[in-house]
Amino acid sequence: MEHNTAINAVANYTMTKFLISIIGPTAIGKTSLSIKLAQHFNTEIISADSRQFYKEMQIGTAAPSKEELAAAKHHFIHHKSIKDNYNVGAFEKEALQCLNTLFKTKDVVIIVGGSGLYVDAVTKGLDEFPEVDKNIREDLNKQLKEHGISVLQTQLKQLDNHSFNAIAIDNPHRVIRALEICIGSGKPYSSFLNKGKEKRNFKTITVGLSAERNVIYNRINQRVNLMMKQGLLEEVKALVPYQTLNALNTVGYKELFNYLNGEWTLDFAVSEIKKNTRRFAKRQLTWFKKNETALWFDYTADLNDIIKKLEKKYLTFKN
RNA sequence: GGGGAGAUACUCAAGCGGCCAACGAGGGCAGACUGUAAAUCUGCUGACUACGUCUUCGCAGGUUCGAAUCCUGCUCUCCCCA
Repeated sequence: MEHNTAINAVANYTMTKFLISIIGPTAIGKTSLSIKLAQHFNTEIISADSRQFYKEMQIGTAAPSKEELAAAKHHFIHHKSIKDNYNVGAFEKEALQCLNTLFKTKDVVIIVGGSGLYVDAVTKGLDEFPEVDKNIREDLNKQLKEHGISVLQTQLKQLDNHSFNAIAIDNPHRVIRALEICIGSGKPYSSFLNKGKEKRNFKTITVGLSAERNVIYNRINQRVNLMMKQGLLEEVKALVPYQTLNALNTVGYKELFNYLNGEWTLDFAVSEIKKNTRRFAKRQLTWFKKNETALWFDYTADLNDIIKKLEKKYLTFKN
């Protein structure tokens, strides 16, 4: 309710507002660029990183340092606990509210994030789905564990044949999500799709940062080594009691839990972190590559060059 | 010096006369993804002028209509006895 009033307020603005979205694979330098741009445009940063939300996860998520946080105002960094129930839908609403507030005094705001879905949620919007009882998912997970995915597929075929044909039917998360909506709402999951997303009252300019694959991978390997030096193991140790929480099903954490549980050696766990981070970066690239309007830059690109191109794009939008 | 075991694609590892370009796993690559998203899932992985062709299973010969699979020699690795 409160966010509706905020949205209405912003709808009255006459000046076009711009959201600069910075995307790219992990460890490429998004945080650093976002801060420089925030300083240049005298504005603030919205983080769209699905793991930097959590205050208990600092080293392993490569969240901005105290110095970086002081260099530019950040939102959605460490604002939640791993014990909270948080998801893209909630993030979309909060981020939109935050943007509306910021746009009252700023013409430009920056969003930076490695989580493609979360970025898209803010820039493009998601359809509205009803909240459903958590127990439904728990029950579906139990069924999956006990009987396999086929029973879930059968249910989905009955409750929502359209989704049964449309979604990745081998993917348990997808099937369970569709099912929980069907069961929880009494209506097919597909009936909530494409109902007309909430219109954005700002334009998005996307800046992509990338590099050759081996450069990205080297940076990842170095970053993991650095995290270990910074005390990632201690951070993870403190989280052992919470290791089953979803937020901790995260690269850098799950591997060290395996070490701490005595299943892996430390060396192996660290090399698995590197491997899984590389794979994560590849998935990010696959997602971000679909963005056809992004302005792509090499990670070594000159800041002034980036700003120049941004402003050029900005002008084409304005006119 | 004598005896035994083994050499298979990037790695590990099946296959032991045709159904083998060769099971499986790892790794790699590519992709999907509207509330678990750093999650989850899928495909490809000898070469190519690709629903076909060509070259592969240590090397060189041989047997056979047909060999990664059988025989001979060679090279290398490992184990045991001297």
